[in-house]
Amino acid sequence: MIFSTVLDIEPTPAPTPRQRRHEQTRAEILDAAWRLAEETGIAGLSLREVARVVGLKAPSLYTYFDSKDALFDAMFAEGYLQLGAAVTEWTATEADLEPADALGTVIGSWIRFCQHSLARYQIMFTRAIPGWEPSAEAYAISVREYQRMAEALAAFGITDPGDLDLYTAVASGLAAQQIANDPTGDRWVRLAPTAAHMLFDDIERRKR
Amino acid sequence: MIFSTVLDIEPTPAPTPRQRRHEQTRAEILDAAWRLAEETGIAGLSLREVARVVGLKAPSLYTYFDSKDALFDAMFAEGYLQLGAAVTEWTATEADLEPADALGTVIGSWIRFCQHSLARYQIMFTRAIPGWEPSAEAYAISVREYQRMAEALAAFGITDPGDLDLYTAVASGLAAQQIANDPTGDRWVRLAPTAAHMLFDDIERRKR
DNA sequence: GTCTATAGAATGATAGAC
DNA sequence: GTCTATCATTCTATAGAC
Repeated sequence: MIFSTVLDIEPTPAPTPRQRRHEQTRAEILDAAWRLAEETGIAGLSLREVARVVGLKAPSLYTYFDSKDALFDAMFAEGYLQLGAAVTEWTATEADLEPADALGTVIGSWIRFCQHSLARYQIMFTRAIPGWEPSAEAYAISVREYQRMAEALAAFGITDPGDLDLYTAVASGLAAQQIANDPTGDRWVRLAPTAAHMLFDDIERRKR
Repeated sequence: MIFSTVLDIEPTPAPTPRQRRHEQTRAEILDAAWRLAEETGIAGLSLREVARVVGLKAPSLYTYFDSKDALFDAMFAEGYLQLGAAVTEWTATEADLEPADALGTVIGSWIRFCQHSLARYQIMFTRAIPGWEPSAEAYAISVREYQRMAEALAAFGITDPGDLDLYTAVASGLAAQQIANDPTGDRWVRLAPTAAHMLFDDIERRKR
């Protein structure tokens, strides 16, 4: 899925071949940026390197992105759109489970989502890039996708703001530990069911 | 407390005045580095800026640190030594509380510790510096201080490795959310007692 | 759209005088 | 120990030819 068409709200007119090529190159640049950021960390990303991987010279990137910050912006937004798509998928596949067990699979999937790309995790959830923060437009996308996730959690009885904060802390903490201390393993993924039951039971108990 | 004397294992001979001045300047450099990293993020730290704050020129820093990485190493080790000292303090002041309540104060203090310095948090717990990782010596200090923390948690019945991993996930998750989303407030600090009881009760229940 | 050339700035680090 | 001078590199970004 191509970033800038996703952002369009008005019905898009059929793209010309020129526009198609433009979007495709843009997508290739983004893809190269993700792969490089995976190796160097998001803060170590270099436009020259991105250009080299795509087979362009650095100045040519400016045809597709106004600045390095704009590239970061596109990556940030893309990460949150991927999260939204993943949440939709998770909540569709928990049909016949007990709520606490279903929450366990959601948390496990969440950890895997974070683990899948260190660069994506860094740009979405940490402040790893000195001097950069998302633009208002990109930030709005993150807020929207967060809300979507919050709505999905309501199905598990997690509606109280404090409970939501507790949930995000537990889920993000599991992911952070997994990434920092066992980046290729499942040491904290395995704890997802236990954590889910612990959270679920505690919330239920406090409701009574 | 001055860093390099802490690292000495052999009984230290009385320092000459020259050595004292050297250690003092070294400490001033570290202090300046912390303050600057607080503003720019640890990854944005610049040796020229550090030198400027201390009142030296950049090359003079190399009398006190062999390289920028060595400065990072000293900051990393200092952070873990501060954590060790803080843990000792926390565990000494929980005398007359119920275990679950005492655990709540420990978690709250932990979040405050992380919140107190973003730079310290970044260098200790995230991989925010592209291309840098702690030396073997500095890493050994972090392992030792972690073990000290693990021993302190045994007093709360947290001894099972999985329970320890769950604890670190919850505690670090609360801190991460606090820093990322409410850096100057207490939105997740307030959840520390709830989280502590949730953890404590769950661990106790699973033991039976 | 892509390129070469380059501006302009910052960085970590070293050589060598004092 | 501290300095000046400088190296060598890297970086984002722009100007302008093609």
